[in-house]
Amino acid sequence: MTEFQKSFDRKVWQVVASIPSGQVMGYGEVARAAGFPRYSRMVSSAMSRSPTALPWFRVVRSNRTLAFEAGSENYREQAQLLKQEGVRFEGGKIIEQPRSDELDKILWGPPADK
DNA sequence: AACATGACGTATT
DNA sequence: TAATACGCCATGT
Repeated sequence: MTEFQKSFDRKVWQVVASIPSGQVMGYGEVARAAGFPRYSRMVSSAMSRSPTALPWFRVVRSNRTLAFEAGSENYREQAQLLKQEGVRFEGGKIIEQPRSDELDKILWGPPADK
């Protein structure tokens, strides 16, 4: 483990842990919220190292599909966990649902304007 | 140093 | 809408 990974993972996990139940974030969104824009691929690495207690299943692709191979064991587990908290699917894609204000804050931070 | 890899994202066809 | 091409960037070899 490099020092970079340790600090990066820490920030990323912190963001993921704050995603409200029933809501999802994209890898790129998590990266940006953690202060590392363009690090979507690094987020996936951090997820593979994430502690099981983390709601890792709330992180999905930007196109609202799951990142695992369709039909794989991991895919089914993630889909089940999400459905379990009310996330709806249609043809392998998560049905768009309104983002909570809470999630918006995670993404953009407290409103700096106005 | 060079190349492959990955739970990705965006632009272009 | 779907498939491809590129861009991205730390890591492992």
